[in-house]
Amino acid sequence: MYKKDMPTSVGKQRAQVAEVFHALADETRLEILDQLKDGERCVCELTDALHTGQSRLSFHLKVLKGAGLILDRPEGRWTYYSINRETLKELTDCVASMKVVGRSVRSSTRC
Amino acid sequence: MYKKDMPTSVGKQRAQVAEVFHALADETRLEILDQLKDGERCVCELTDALHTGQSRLSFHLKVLKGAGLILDRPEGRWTYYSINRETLKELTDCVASMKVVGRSVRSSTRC
DNA sequence: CTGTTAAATCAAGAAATGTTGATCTAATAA
DNA sequence: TTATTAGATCAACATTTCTTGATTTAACAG
Repeated sequence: MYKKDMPTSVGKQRAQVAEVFHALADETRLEILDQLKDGERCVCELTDALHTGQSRLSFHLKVLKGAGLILDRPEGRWTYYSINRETLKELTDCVASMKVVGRSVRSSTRC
Repeated sequence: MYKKDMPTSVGKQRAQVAEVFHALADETRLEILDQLKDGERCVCELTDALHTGQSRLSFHLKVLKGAGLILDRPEGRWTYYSINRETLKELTDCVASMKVVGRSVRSSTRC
């Protein structure tokens, strides 16, 4: 049965969506994703490319990973990061669902 | 002529993109957008729907407007807010452009 | 005019985020 | 074993963002 409003699950969903958007709301993290566009990269390659400290980068990678936007593949001493296509697909659907349904009809009568 | 890296313009673009994502990185603001999906709403309608204070809502509306995600239409004593389809379209393109180009090929040789 | 109302703005405090350098851990090389 | 190195984590501090209640502005209504 369909429910008009299910606070918990809807809330959880919204929190997750907000987490993904938050991960994208930072120039450094957008640059990281840009670097990962043409294949996986290890942290040292990214520090070189972004001209930044290892600790700082590690922090941002953690945020992106927490949001599910990137995947890590540890290999010996190194860790390779890559874009998580699945989350990006979900994000596309999410943005699509934000689009106005009707024609911005003034349905309000309250004011 | 195409330039590999144009720090200023690319940086500006990235800052704007980050601003839009930041505006979306909040549950309250996502809920506002959800309310606006089926047409424009004035602030008092939104305060009722979200069960929150006027000042708080005004703050979030300003963030959304600053990012270009919503438009306002003042009419007498009231202000009607609506979704800005254009920014949403740009956002779709932006997310699409994040997608991996190749097949996540391991092109790195540095590590 | 005076009173009321919608909504923006402000100021102060609280909470969340980001930065930096230091430390820790695990893998590897000598 | 000891020394290195990649990368995660921690602690302290700085910065940003959010919340709250009070104030302000402008549009009406009486």
